[in-house]
Amino acid sequence: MHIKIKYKEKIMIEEALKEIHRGCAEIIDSERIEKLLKTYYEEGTTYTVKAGFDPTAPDLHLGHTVLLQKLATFQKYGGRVQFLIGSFTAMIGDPTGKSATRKVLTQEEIVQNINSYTTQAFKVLDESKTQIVYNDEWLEKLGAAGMLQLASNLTVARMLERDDFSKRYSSNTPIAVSEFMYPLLQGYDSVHLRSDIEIGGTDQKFNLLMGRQLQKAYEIKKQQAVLMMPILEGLDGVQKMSKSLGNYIGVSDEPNDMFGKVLSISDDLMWRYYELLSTKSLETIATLKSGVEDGSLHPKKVKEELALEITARYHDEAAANNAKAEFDKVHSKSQIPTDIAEFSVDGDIWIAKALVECNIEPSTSQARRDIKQGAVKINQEKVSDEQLQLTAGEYILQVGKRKFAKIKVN
RNA sequence: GGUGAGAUAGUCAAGUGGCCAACGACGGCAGACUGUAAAUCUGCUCCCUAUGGGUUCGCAGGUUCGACUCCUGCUCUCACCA
Repeated sequence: MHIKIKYKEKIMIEEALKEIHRGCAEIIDSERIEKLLKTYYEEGTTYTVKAGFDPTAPDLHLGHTVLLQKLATFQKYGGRVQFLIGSFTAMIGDPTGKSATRKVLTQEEIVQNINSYTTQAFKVLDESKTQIVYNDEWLEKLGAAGMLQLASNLTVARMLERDDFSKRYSSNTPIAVSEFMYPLLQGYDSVHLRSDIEIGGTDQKFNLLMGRQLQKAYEIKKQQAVLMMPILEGLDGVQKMSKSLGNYIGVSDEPNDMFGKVLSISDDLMWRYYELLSTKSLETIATLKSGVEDGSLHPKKVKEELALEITARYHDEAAANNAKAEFDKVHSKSQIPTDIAEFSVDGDIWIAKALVECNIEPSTSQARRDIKQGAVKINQEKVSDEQLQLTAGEYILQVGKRKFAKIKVN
């Protein structure tokens, strides 16, 4: 009997480790993680997993959820998440990956961002196993003396080893001294929270390791394990997913958009998304991949499945299926979408003006060019006359494949 | 503080008195081919009912028939020196 339980534990730990390792870029001190899992399964003791979020932008996208999903995995295997909001550090601005000093946020902006942040995060995380913490709570109290003590743990030389700093330094891009403090403060968070594990993107490596170093320096008798996730590429497949680059899928995107965006990624990128975003097992994914390779599975089908999964996660099953049906209707059968924005105007209107009026063209100049190129359709019929006047009636206007509007001319 | 270099469309980057709404590259949009994939080919990419007009090349003035190009001042960025 006793042996049987032992055996079961072992299986569980193995399974957990496998899930935890999935998609990871690098793990430092994975022995520690294994030990934590072992104590959890043997004694039921939970452990803490810290992840920091910089409330600089109010919207989460799938790039962020890579991290969140990993946190959720830990929650499944005994982890308690410390969802750290960098309310204090946001005032400095994380220098990571930035070629210039970052803009500092106001208190108001931060508070606003935090609210929308957490509601979105709980679409992935288990709320009952998550503790939201704000680092101004303890960093505020640190004071000048504490700050100096903290700073004594780091040499300038070591700081400059950091890739982004050294690049900026050698290219004479300014580095604010306060930016040097950022990794220290982030590391101090780990001291204060006594985190067992911290996870973050690969670009956070330096900061994450700082946590380990400081935990040692402050003698809290443990050093956090560090798990790094790769940075998710955006829709273009090259640059990292980010709002400012416009290549993102937002957690709060409408189902139709979300579905369509996933389907627009390249086949190569699809596997990346599968690995980092899907909850399908790695075996299943491997099967899909070989199916595509030997031609027994159509890549579009496989992509659709991914799109359904993701859309259903942030909305629900029904919405996802609707999105798919809608997509097929518009693109495969080239029919008109169900929901189109409606506009109405009084009196006859020139086609180019009408397109601008409906917000599907930015200017009449652009509208004319598109008409010339045959990109504009009225009621599914290509428009060839750029002087066309719309007289009373209802029309479905279309530009390219994606932009639709309904206009009513009175 | 001193000296020098620079600021051109979404980004990079040509243009150094008229041929400039401004070469080129990237990005973006559209068309063909497709699976709203990739690759490829083609066109477009400041605004205006347009074979024309208007507003643009850091900002403000000036010289000139004419300025992105020359002059003056200002703002900002970078480099070297201190």
